[in-house]
Amino acid sequence: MLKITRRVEYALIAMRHLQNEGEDKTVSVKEISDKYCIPRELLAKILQKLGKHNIVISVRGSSGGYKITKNSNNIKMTNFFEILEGPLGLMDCYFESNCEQLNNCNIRIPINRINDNIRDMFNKLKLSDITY
Amino acid sequence: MLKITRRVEYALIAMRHLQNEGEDKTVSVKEISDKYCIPRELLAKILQKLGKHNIVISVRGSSGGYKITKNSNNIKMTNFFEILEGPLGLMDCYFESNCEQLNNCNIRIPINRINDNIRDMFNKLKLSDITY
DNA sequence: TTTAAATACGATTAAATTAATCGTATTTAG
DNA sequence: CTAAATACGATTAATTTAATCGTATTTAAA
Repeated sequence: MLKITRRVEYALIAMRHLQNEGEDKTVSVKEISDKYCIPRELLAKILQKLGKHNIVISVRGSSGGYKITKNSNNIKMTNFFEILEGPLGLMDCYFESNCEQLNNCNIRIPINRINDNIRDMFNKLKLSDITY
Repeated sequence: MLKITRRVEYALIAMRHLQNEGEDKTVSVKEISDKYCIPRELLAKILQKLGKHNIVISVRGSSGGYKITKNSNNIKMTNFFEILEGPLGLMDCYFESNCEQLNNCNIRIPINRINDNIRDMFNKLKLSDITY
């Protein structure tokens, strides 16, 4: 329960690797996926998504790859998670309210409170707390 | 991401209901499952498990059901979650270490730190924070 | 200018997890 | 007795997550 997904796990591994390699080094997906035994295509997709959100810079063509951006380490973990997985919360009913039971659900408010706690916690955490 | 399961959701709904009914009132699974549109058999299983851990008292036979125990509200949310879902953590590798990649996993330590944060948070939360 | 090695990305398939149901036994108040 | 509960293992269904495939595009370098 409360597990992070492989997507997030792979993303964090890759980010830490890129971080270690430094801002200027371009690293290919192959290199990372080989080193950590991560399925190549999956990791590729993840980095593509991170690229779209400027967490990472993509370099196309031969000898291309990815490198970390200057301030990517400053991103809040909440944002990082949500880029990859969508809204972060214990239950879905806060985002899409097509739940039929909403009216007689008796735990909505307290769960919401816990939710806020979790978000607060991840708002305080930066990507650098994991990549350094 | 970081969603609670239906099992936990149903359990919380039931616990809150039992709480509202008071210590002495025996409530049947049927009553709860009807009221909140929860699959009966599923809820039954959940309450059975909670019963085994003395979070709830089961009364068998006709006019049987469940009632809440005196100190069940004092239970830590960590324990409550773990009764229903097993170890609470962002990754499995802290519980069963048959992960082949353990050696070259570069995020184990930082993830572990976050994990501790989450556990701390849920250790501070009591069941009563949800059922009242 | 051709080739090889990358990224880009939609579509599909596979695997794993979670949710729900079924069947049968047991208990107990009335 | 009987009806209405819980107990619980086994199975099936549904959903979610993970992985793969195919094809297009980009670009450095031979």
